[in-house]
Amino acid sequence: MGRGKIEIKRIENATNRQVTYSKRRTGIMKKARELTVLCDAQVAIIMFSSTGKYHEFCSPGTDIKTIFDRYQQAIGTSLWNEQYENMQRTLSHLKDINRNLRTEIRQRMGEDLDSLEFDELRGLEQNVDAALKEVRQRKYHVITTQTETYKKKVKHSYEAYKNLQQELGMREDPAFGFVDNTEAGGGGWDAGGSVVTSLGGGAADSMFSSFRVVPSQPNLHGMAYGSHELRLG
Amino acid sequence: MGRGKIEIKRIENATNRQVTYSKRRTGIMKKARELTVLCDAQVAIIMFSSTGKYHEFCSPGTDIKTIFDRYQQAIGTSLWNEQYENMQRTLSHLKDINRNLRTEIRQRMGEDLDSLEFDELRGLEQNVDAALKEVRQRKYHVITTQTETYKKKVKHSYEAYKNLQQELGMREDPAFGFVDNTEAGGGGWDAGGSVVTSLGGGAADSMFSSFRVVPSQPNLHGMAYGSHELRLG
DNA sequence: AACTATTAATAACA
DNA sequence: TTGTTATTAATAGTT
Repeated sequence: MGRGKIEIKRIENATNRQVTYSKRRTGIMKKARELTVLCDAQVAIIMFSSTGKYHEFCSPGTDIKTIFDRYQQAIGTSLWNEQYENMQRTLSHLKDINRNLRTEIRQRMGEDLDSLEFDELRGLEQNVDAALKEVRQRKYHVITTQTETYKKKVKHSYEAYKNLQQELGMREDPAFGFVDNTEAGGGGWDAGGSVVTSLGGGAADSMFSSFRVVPSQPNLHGMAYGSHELRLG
Repeated sequence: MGRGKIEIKRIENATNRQVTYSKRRTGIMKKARELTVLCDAQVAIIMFSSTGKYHEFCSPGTDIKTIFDRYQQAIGTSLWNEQYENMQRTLSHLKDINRNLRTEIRQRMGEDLDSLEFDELRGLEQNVDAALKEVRQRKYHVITTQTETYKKKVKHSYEAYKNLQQELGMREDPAFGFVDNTEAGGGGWDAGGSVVTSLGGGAADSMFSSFRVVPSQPNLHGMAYGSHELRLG
């Protein structure tokens, strides 16, 4: 349908090929549009030229995704099944792992022990026992560190106070109107220091008694020590 | 291009519409094939007639999925983004949960405690302490139960032995050639029973000393008590 | 991009 | 359905 019949084979001249692509593409799009209207059909076309440019056609009133979903339904299998199923597998694998992790946690909390064999139970006991020692050690370490910090603060405060007092005494300037309420060498500050120091020893358990006391019920999810969000969506 | 010009609008006669659909569809497919060959292009077409029948065309040397993947890449966004991203979200959510569960387990094992506040640490200690008590209690319960079972077995065995012995004595049949190696009323069996009984008391810890001893290193993943597969795929 | 001689597609009909 | 054909539509080569 032109000035001469042509053989249907690749057009070697690149320019010619490009022109023909453009013209025939327009023709196909028009045909597709006509088919859509005349026959009440749904058509989706995707085209890539040899230069990589893409063009699409889609019947009005729908979209590529809809047509392809329908297509996949028609042929009875998702084209992206493989990827999709891979994800599904990964997902259920993760869920399995999560379930196992939760089981381990529950067993570490002393729940659901019925399913454990005796040697497993024994291993768990040893492990929890060791963990408890670690936690206690860490707790005492934190207490010690905090105590040291407080002691230093107290010491610095006291020295600052002493320096000020001394400076005041050296100036001997009554214009300051300073009321001397120190009884004996800054004893008040010292007393504060000694309180903290005493706590560094064995009374650590009650040091933070004003903190919220965590009930030792074995459900850790959402308990005070753990800030993790453990809910499954 | 027929016996008369037609207006491009829906063909009301269903038969006519079906015929036209069939003919024009063939035409488009042919055009698409020609475009593919002439211009070295890639074309994918999906069509649904008004009666629901589907037809497709795809350039040889490729397939619908490939063309659509390329198309999605070209427009820069996945058409199935919503589903895909939903799964991605679920996936990363699960991974988050997983990470948190692992963190909790590690902390319950006495690891990674640096990030815990003091009150969290205190809660953890209480919790692990309570768990340890639960585990110990369960362990002793298992030991007791097993001991009871053994005792019963021993008792039954002994009674069976006694019955056999008695039966043998009553028959007074030397044809059996039975060698009497019982010193005093089945004392051997009784001794065995008393050993087990003694273990029911306080020596429980050493009862299973021949079992594999689980090293109390704090990495539970793959340790003896837990048979969970915790690796992440 | 237009033009147009020619081929190709197809609407109506059989 | 499928085939035929008069007619319109598409387009190859040219300007």
